[in-house]
Amino acid sequence: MSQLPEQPAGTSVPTSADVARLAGVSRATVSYVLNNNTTVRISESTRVRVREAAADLGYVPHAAARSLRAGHTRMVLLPAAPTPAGRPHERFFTGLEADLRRLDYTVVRYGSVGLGADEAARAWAELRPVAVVSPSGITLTPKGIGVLTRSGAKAVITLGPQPVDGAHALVMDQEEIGGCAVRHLLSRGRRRIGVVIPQEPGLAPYAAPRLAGAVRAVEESSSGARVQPLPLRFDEASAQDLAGRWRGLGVDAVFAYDDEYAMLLMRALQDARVAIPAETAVIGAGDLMLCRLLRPRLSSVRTELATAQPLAEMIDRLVQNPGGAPERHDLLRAAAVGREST
Amino acid sequence: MSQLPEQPAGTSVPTSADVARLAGVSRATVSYVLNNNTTVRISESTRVRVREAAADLGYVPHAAARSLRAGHTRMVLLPAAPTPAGRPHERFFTGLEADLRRLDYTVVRYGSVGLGADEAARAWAELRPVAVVSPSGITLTPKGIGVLTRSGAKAVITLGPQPVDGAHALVMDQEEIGGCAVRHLLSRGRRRIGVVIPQEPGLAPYAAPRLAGAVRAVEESSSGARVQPLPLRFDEASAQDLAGRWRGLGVDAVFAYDDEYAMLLMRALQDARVAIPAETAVIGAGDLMLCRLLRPRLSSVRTELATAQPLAEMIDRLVQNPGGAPERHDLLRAAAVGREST
DNA sequence: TTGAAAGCGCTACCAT
DNA sequence: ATGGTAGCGCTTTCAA
Repeated sequence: MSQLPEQPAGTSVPTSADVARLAGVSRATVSYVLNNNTTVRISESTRVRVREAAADLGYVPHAAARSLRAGHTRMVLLPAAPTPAGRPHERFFTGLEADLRRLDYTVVRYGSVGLGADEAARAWAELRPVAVVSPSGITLTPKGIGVLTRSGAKAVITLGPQPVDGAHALVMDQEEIGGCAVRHLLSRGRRRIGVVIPQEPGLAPYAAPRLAGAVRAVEESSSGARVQPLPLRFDEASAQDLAGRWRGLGVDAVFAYDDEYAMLLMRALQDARVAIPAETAVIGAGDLMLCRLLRPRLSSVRTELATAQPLAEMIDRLVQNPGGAPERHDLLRAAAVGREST
Repeated sequence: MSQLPEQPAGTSVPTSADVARLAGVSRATVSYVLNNNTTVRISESTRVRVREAAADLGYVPHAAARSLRAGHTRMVLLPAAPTPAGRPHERFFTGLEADLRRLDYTVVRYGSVGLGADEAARAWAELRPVAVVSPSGITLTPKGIGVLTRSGAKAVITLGPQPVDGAHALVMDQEEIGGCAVRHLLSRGRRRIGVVIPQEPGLAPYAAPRLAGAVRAVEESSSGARVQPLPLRFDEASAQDLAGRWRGLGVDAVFAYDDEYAMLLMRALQDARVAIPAETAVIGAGDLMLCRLLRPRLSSVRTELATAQPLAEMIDRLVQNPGGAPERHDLLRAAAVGREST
C-alpha cells in the first residue's frame, strides 16, 4: 500500500499540486510549464513529464483561483436582455434561467464560438460549473462529458435532437416533427412528398432527423408513397431555382423544414404559378404567427416545448443527488395543425 | 461629480477586510452579518455598523474568492450555440464574442431575468468582469455604473437606443429609423401618418424614440403632415381591432414599428379590404427576408449594424487604457428601402 | 459575542 | 533549472 494518503478516487478534482506530485516537480514548475511561461527556463524533459502528468490526471486549471491570484479577470460580461417576444427557444432558456435563479443558482450563458467540442468542454470546465446544459450546435462528446464531471460538474445534460452517451438527455425529438408532417400530408391523400433540407450548416442536426422521421412515417404507412429530399438555401434565388424545377420533380406535397423556409418556398411556388394546395401542399413547422398571416394560411407542425420548470427541478435534483444512471426525457410534443395550405 | 467615474491608483476594490476595519470588527463578523448566518449570534448594533460600513464602501463580495473557499459553485452553465441564421442582433453578439475571444477575453453572457437595474449591476459586479457591454432592456443607471467600475470594470459600455450618463455608449439611433420611415412616406405624398407603438413592455425603449424621430421628421418637413400613435399588441385580435377602426382614423400611411408588426398589420388591413398602398401605405423596419416575400412587397427601413469588430477593439483599448472621457459611437445606419407597399 | 487563523488553487517573487 | 512560499478574498472552525 502507498504511504501517501489516498485520494477518494472519483470524487476529488485534480489540482496543480496533484500534477506536481505525479511529475515529481514543484507546483511552481507546473505553473511555468502549463502557462508556457517564457521568462523561466525549464528543461524539455521536465516539460514533457509535467504535460503528461496533467493529461493523465485530466487536469483543468481553476479559473476562479487563477483570477483571484491575478487580481483581475479577462472576463467580458454580455448581460443578456430578456427577450419578451423571442423565439420559442429563447423563451425556453429565459424561463429556465428564471426558474434556476429562484433555486439560487447563478446562470451563465457561455459562448464558445469557434471552439471545437472538446476545447469547449475544457473551457467550460475551467469555470467549475455545478451543472451544464448543453444545447445542440455544440456536440458534447463522451470525452467532454468526462472532463466536465471530473472537474466537479454534478449534472451534465444535453439538450438537443439526439442524446449523447454518458450524459443525461433532454431530447427534442426532431424525427417526430418530420413524422407528424408526413402523416398529415398522407392523410390529405398526398403520395409524393418533398422534404426541404436547409443548406445552412448549423441546421443539419435538426434537418437530418426530420428527414429520417419523414422517411420512417412513409415506410410505416405502407401507402406506397415516396420521399424526396430537396436542398434549399435560405435565400430567394435558391427558392426560385427550386420552384422553377418544381414540375419536373413530380412532388404533390412538401414538408418545408420550418415555417420560415415554408414561407420562402411558398412564395416562390406561387410566383411560379404552382397552385397551393391544389397542385402542391405545403407544411412548415413551429406554428409561428406568420402561419396565420400567410395566404393560403400555412399548415404547420406545432412543437410544444415543455415548460422549463421541470428541467430546473431536474437539475436541482441531480446536483443534490448526483451519480444516477443517465436519465432521458422527451421535451417535445409535436402535432400537425392543418390549415389552408394542405 | 458627473465626470469620469475614475479608479485612482490608491483606491482599490473594497474587500471584507476594509469593511471590517471601517466597522471596527473582524472579517469573520463581517462575513456572518452579510451572509445572514443564523448559527452565530451577533448583536444588532454590530450588524447595523457592518451593514453601514459595507454600504459606505460600496462593498461587493468577490464571487471567485467565495466559490474557491466553498469548494464548489452554484453556477449552471448554459453554453450558447452559435446561431447561424439568427436575427441581426444575435449575429452581432456572436461576432463580437468571436472577436473578443481572438483578443483572449472570456465572454460570458449573464442572464439577469427578474432583476432590477441596480440588483443586476451588483450581481454582475460580483463576477469582477473587466468589461461590461450592457444591452438595452436592462437599463444601467449611473449608480450601477459606479458599482461596476468600483469593482474593477475597466470598460462599461451601454449598447442601446440611448446613452447612459457616465458610461461609454454605442448608440443605436432609433430616432433615425422613425425619421427615415416618415421622410420616405412624406416623399410618397402621404400626410397623415400613423406610427405603431408595440404594447410589449420590453420594446418601449425602442418604440418611444422611433416615434420621436417620426414626429421630428414631420416637424422638420414643414409639410403640414401629422403623426398619430397607434398602440398595437403582437396578436391577430389586436391587429383586427385596429384594422376595423382604420377608416375612422383617417391615416393614409403607417410606420409599423418593424417588419413583423408590419406583416401582422398589413394582413389585418388587407382582410379589412384596405387597399395597400392605394388607400394606406405601409412601411416596416429591419428589412427582413419577409419584406420581399409579402405581397405587396413590404417597404422597410434597412438598419445596418456596424460589424462587431470595432466594438471588440474599442473594448480592448478601454481595458488597456481606462479612464478617458465617455466615448459615444453611432452603430446604426438607417435607410428606407421603397417597395410596393408604399 | 467576537476574533484569530487556516486554507481553497493558483502564480510570481526570490531563493537555491 | 527548479523549489519554497506568500498571498489574492473569502468562509468557517476553534478559541477566547
